[in-house]
Amino acid sequence: MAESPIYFTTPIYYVNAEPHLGHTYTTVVADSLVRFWTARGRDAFFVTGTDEHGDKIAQAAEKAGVTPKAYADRISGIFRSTWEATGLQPGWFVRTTDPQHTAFVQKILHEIHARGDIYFGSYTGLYCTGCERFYQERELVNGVCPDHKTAPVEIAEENYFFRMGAYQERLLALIEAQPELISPDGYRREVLGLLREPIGDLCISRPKARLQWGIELPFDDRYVTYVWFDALLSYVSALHAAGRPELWEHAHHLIAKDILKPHAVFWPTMLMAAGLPMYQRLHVHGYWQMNQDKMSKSLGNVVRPLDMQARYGMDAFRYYLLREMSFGQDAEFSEAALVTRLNADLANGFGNLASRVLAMQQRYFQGVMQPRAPEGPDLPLREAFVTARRELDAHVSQLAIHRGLESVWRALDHANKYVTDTAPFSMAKDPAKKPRVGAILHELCETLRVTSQLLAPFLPETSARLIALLGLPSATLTELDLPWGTAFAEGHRTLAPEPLFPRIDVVPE
RNA sequence: CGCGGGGUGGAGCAGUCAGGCAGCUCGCGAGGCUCAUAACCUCGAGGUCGGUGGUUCAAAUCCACCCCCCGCAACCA
Repeated sequence: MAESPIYFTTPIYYVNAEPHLGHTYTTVVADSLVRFWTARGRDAFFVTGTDEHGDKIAQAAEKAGVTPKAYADRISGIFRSTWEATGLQPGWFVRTTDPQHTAFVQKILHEIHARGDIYFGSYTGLYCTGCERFYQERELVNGVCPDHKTAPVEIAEENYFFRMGAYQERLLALIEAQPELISPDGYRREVLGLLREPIGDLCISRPKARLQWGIELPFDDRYVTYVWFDALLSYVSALHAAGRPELWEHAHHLIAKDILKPHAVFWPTMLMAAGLPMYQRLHVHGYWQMNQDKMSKSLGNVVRPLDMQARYGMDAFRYYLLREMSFGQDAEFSEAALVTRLNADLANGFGNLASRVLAMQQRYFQGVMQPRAPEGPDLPLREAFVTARRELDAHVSQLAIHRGLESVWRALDHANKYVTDTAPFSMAKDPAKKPRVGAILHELCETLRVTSQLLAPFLPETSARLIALLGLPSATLTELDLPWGTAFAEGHRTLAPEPLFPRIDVVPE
């Protein structure tokens, strides 16, 4: 392929919580984009995984009476099995406790240290002995620790620091020279704002006296590294583990806005210090806002992907997430809105079209495909799908997946209108018009086939089912990009319809 | 002047970067069709695109100022 490979990452998820809506959204986007580019003939790959070190995990494990490793194994396993069960297919699942990752982090730390960009210094802060952690001024409630209600003491601690500030000018110049590096543009401006102030250096260690659950510094065994040097490097280490190190220079990171700073400031300066190529793009999305009233009743305010899958089907859940959120903006999550989308777009718009077409094909021709004879409205129908494909590609390339889906649905609307306008169900009563009826249904079967292919990255299960109902091999979905009108050989048979998306008539509370 | 996001018919939103008849879903009213998942199609009511001023042949879109709402501010996507 002429086009370069493309490598997507989700954040690696912290194992202090089980998979929720936010994790699922980013992972669904990554999965869909990989399927999309793969379908366009591009070498596409995505990595997700779990971030397992640190204070909170050590504490949670202690509370649960297990070792940190055992605790992390359990939650990490839940992430992995959840993605597997929901059909999200990362090319690699990285864990920060993987020996390969640990070794990679130590190698990079060693190199940066040897180059003089990591130094030993003193850190002064407000420390709560109960929590065994430092507090920021603003985190305190009336000057005391919110947990222990005691005043923290100011202590100095010796630690290692990364000379992040030394790379500030280079980073600023980079972002100004490559406006597309961080998108949407609002987040780029936010980063430029951050860079107007001195960014300072970054504390990257914790003494083992306070924290053992981490990766030991290769140059001082009294310390472990803390958070970002560990987590961010997983984006690269995962590729080494997966045997695809060459993909690094094609990296596109998908993140939510809360971790913008680490990804837009810490990470690029770390890459510069490590002498690694810069990532291609940082794509920042917004939050799903919850309406507490609605969610708290049935779900305890947590949206679990497996629950959504069980209740509505994974494709409907995927569709809702992709269609409802404008990437970069916040969106509101509600099951009522999900049901509306499911009924209006999936059941009535798409599913019903498949039902009526396959039913007529069955009723009038026992499923046997009739020859085409394009005339009048047939050409505009095909054009509608050509346009849909062009718009879908343009929008998805810019991560405007919601607009891409909207384009496909415009074509589906056209197809439903085509059925009404050409009225094959009326003509079928006149034997002389049977050939035209067959030709119309042939065009409509093509719309279903093309729709399956266009939507396969976003609705993989449904697309596969529809291709099967059309009597086509599953390879059609991914490998055969056939010109319109050539997919169905003479004598081809389609199957009887079955609902792709049952309507949901009970609106959730 | 901390940073960012938002304010578009009854509800929820897209469209703003690359200015050109104001679009989608739901809801409401009327009609059509009967192949289909009580689905589909047509027509209609409903908006001075938060406000004011400016640029332009042309502004929801660009510029300036103002009003209101919401997040964030070192580890929840």
